[in-house]
Amino acid sequence: MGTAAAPGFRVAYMTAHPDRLSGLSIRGAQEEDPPDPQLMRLDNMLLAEGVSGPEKGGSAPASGGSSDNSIEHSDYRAKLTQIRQIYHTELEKYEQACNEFTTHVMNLLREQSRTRPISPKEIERMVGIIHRKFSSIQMQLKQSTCEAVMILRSRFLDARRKRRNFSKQATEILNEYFYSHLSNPYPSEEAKEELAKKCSITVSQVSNWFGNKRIRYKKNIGKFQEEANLYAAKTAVTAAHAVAAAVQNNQTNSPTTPNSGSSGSFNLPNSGDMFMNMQSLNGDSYQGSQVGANVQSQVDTLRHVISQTGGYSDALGGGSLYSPHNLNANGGWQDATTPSSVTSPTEGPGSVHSDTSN
DNA sequence: AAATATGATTCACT
DNA sequence: AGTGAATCATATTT
Repeated sequence: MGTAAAPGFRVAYMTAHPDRLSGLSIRGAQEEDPPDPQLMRLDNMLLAEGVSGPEKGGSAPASGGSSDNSIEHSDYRAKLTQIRQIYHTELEKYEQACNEFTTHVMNLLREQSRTRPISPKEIERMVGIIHRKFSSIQMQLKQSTCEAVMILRSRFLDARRKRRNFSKQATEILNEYFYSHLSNPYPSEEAKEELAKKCSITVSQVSNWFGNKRIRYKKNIGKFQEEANLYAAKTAVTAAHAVAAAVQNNQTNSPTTPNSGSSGSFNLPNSGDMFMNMQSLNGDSYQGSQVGANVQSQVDTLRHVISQTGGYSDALGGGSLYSPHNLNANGGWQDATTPSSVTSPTEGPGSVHSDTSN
């Protein structure tokens, strides 16, 4: 019973409270049906996993869909059938033994009944005891089977165990988005879908990627500098293009954004440094009402490049490390509640009070 | 083989 | 629900 269960899988099925209720009336139960929720759960699980269900039918047991796991799934099912075989044979064995033992005891009692009177109640009681014993054994069997199935599941169904790196292309796309939205790298649901589509991965994978990226980027920005510069430079050209276009004809037509061809729809709820970016770029009042979001997405990369050229070439702030973006020391992006504003050393005198009039 | 990178999961928090 | 942090388990690099 060692069952050093595979890590990362918690057995929620058996919380080990065998039986504390003593007032059980066993007479009705002729096979095995004490109203024990524990056993019910085990049974349910075994059924759900296709262990105790019908013989290996054609179709997969449950979870409609999920047809993509093909090769590895067969391996999984092979082991599952193995478990099921063991389970069934054991179960049968127990049942048989139970019956044999019961008849044996009955015979003994009958034999004794010649010498002394034995009430039928007594017989019934004996049978009940025997059945209880054996059903507890069955329960153990079911429990260990459940464990085996769980281990098997964790072995095969845990996606961590068959991790594959995304394609180079996919990471390109994701990184492009990340570094061009560095001031607010939280893609909306739609954006996630878009990215997922482009990268041919799922939306949750996109979410995972951004979650990992965010925290790892924040963890040590230094390691990601190169990458950031790379992607910033990569998109700088197009960004400059777009921004220039937007500034030039700030009245007619829409800024043809290269990426995200269709509807832009990256809504930026509150980008605190947006105004500053705008100002530093445009110099004067520019109301990016309609182009706001699109331009903003580019501004990040532009700013990165700008701050880089500014900070790198002549060590503006003394320290070579420039804090690339508004990651305030305390937390980071997430809705900087602290009104301490953006403390970016690279940008000289802050005091940016853009025209508050909308 | 050790170190690092990376995708996924879990848990707590909000 | 969505996220940050810690962690796991595998891939890749060194």
